[in-house]
Amino acid sequence: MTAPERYNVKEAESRWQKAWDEKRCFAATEDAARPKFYALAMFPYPSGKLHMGHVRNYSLSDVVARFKRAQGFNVLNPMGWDAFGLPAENAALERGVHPQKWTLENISVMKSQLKSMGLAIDWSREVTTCLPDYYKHEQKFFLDFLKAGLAYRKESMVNWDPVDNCVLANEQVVDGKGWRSGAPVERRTLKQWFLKITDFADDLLDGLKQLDGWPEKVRLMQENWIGKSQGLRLRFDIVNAEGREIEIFTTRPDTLFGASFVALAPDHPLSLELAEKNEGVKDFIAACRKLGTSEATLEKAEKNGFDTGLEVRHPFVKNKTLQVFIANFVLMDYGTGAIFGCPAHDQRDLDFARKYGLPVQPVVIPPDADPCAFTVENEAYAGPGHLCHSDFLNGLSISAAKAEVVRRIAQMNKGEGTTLYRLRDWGVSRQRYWGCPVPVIHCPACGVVAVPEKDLPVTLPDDVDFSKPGNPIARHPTWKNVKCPTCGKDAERETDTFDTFFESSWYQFRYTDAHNKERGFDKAKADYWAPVDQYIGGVEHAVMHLLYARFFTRALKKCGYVSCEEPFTALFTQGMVTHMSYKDEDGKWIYPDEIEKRPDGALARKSDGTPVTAARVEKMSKSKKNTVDPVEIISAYGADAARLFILSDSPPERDLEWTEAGIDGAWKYVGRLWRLALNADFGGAPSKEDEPMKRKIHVTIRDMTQDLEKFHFNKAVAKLRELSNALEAFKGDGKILRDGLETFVKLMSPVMPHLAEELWAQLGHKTMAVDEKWPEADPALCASDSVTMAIQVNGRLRATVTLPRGMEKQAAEEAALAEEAVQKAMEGKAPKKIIVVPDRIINVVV
RNA sequence: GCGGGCGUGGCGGAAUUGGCAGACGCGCUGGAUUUAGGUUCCAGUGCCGCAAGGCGUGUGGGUUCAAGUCCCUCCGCCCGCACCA
Repeated sequence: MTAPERYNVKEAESRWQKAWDEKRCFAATEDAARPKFYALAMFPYPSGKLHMGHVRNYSLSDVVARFKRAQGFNVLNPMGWDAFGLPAENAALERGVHPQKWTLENISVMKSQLKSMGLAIDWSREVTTCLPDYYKHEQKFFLDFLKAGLAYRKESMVNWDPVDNCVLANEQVVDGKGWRSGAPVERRTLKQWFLKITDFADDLLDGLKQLDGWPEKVRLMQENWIGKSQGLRLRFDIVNAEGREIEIFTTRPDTLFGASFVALAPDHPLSLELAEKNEGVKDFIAACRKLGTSEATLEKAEKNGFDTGLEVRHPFVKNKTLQVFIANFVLMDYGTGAIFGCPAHDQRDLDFARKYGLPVQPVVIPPDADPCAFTVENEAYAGPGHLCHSDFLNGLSISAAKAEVVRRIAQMNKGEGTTLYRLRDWGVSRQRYWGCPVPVIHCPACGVVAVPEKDLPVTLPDDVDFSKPGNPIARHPTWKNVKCPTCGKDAERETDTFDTFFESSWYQFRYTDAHNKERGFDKAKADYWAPVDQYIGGVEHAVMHLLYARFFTRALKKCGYVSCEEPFTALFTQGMVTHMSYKDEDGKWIYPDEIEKRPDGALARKSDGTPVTAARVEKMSKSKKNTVDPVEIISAYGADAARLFILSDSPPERDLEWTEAGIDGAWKYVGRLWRLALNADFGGAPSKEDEPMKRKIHVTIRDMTQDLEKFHFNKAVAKLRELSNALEAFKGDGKILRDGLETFVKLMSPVMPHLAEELWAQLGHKTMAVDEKWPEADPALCASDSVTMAIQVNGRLRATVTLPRGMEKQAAEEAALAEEAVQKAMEGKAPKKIIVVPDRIINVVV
């Protein structure tokens, strides 16, 4: 092949990117005359480098945006930066770079990387959350929430590093120690800001039912996270302490007769009270606090308890008492911070009871079990059944027993049935510099005072010192010193900043009016674009980000900012990008591009030839050194090839394994398409291939449209390849070939937009492919009049036969029995039964 | 620990939702063309078997004329768990 016949990817891709840019193809404006479509990909944290996960995410959203645009929708497809967060502070600590400088530089690098992907993004709406023109509006929202009773302060637990004197994120706690100082982490209480997401618990739960554009699994996860449960609040009388009670919460009141102990959370007020007089209790609580705040850590830790010596009376069994423990697995944040333990029917309680030699009495037995013989050894029974060993509850079902216990306890005035949520209020305070300042002032005289709106934004000070441990904003010499807006006396600014989920909870609205200086956004504009029609991002955000954004939208609605309740009508969660990880002789991780494959197939390090072993396919991460740099891929193969591979290899919701072979195959296909258009000969005469070709074209339009609607992008690409294979082989009417190629270009355009433009031009057009309408399938052309049916004998395939579509059952049976292979398989026996599924299959049972 | 998910050829994955398992691609094998330019084109390719045929969707069982798909059992891997984003 000669040089001019090669596709110059680099030149062509940047040329078309420039052309789209100059024509402002993707700039969006409100237009009441057209149906709108808001496509949104989760915005990236500007870590400094685009990674494959981003490329996958934005390839997916780009296909959606381009496809919808071709279908005639008024599409909004914006992009921005989730620019506050810990990594910027870490860079400051490690390299002495100012977080703002580091962040803005990263953004500029990543923006140019993103641009090389050729995305159909309206860059004029770019938002950067760490800039005051963005965060000043969320300060206003916060003040509104404060007025609306949606924000408040309370004590809550944090991970405290006693050496660095700072609060640690869960990820900064490694094996119970601070990642930097190595000092054992302590749990500490701190007064912090919270948003009342629990006010909306029921509403957020109900709203899930309407979200049928969301994956079932995400809705389930949110449902479980909200964790609505019916149960009983029950007050136990403490023995020998007149009038004192311990209030517990349980979702299993039916198992009350099987109770063998009561346990308090280490931070329960009664635990703390006991600690004052009892060194043992004090030490035990201190030990519990060493565990940190992560729920996973707490629940994985070995069950430990401390016998307080207190006892409580069983409400139904006279003279029966239960020992009171303090236990490390009881959470202060859930219920009342105290439980009763029924070991036979709860695994944690059972583990605990076995450890401390407490009785294990089954009170619920499986449907057919013998009450006398049924015992629980090391596995708690949490299944269905009926009650036994439970006095007046014997024989009742679990649900009837629950109701009866609640009724009696209420009658005794010792408690009441309650609905409880696992969901806790959203703690938004962070003791960090690189976040949006909480706009309040603490006045010794007036208390907490909101910063007056005219004084917004409260901007971060630039001159901060990262050389000392702790929160630099809190020890800034002047920043926090202000006059109280109410009384004018000396007061101090709040030094907490917002959780970065705050910024990502409303950016979908900011995009609708990104440059509004007065308000976060204009309501009419937000109402035109919102809610987002298709949101795309990683499953790792299934619960928190998505729940916070749903809550925030409701809170904004309550304050009159938006009309919708749900921010995201449809959600798609993509899988991770994985890659083989490699180890060298010493067991150290080694980058894929440091490796070569030798002729015998063995892997070796390029530099010195030492052997390398393939470890396993896993999520791309810097620590495993199994990352592939998208920038290098795009510059070597082009954006289209990268997009094609990413979209074609795996279904988007599943993990995608990045392989050299895969991107190579995609690259070859790009070249092949280019030659297909270049070498096309439109002079062909009509032939018998024409009809099947026409059908292929229309079937492809029909199937591909459906595949794109359903996010089956890998299948859509397979259909594209089938069509291009057919076009390559086609030797018929040149007019049909031209129609086929032009249709093909329109269909491939969302996947490989640059090449589509190039081919469109090659086919002689002066217009742009991006402006072409999505083709429509003609149903009449899709149907063929014959169909291949499978013929089975006793469920085994013995023959296939081509029959007219819609053939009568009787005739199909006859055609099947006429087959030689069928007769052979029947071995002369008479058919007992013949099942005919029209146009599909015939099964002869003998 | 709790919650959610995934498992089909050598590999990524299809399978109209109970109806021909393996579409499409990667890889591999053989051939052709060009041979320096990440070539291209044609044919074959689930496994066992010379064949007839048999066996095949993580494991074991069940329902059915028919199971990758429905039911039960077990195994393996992955994700989230409230201060990473």
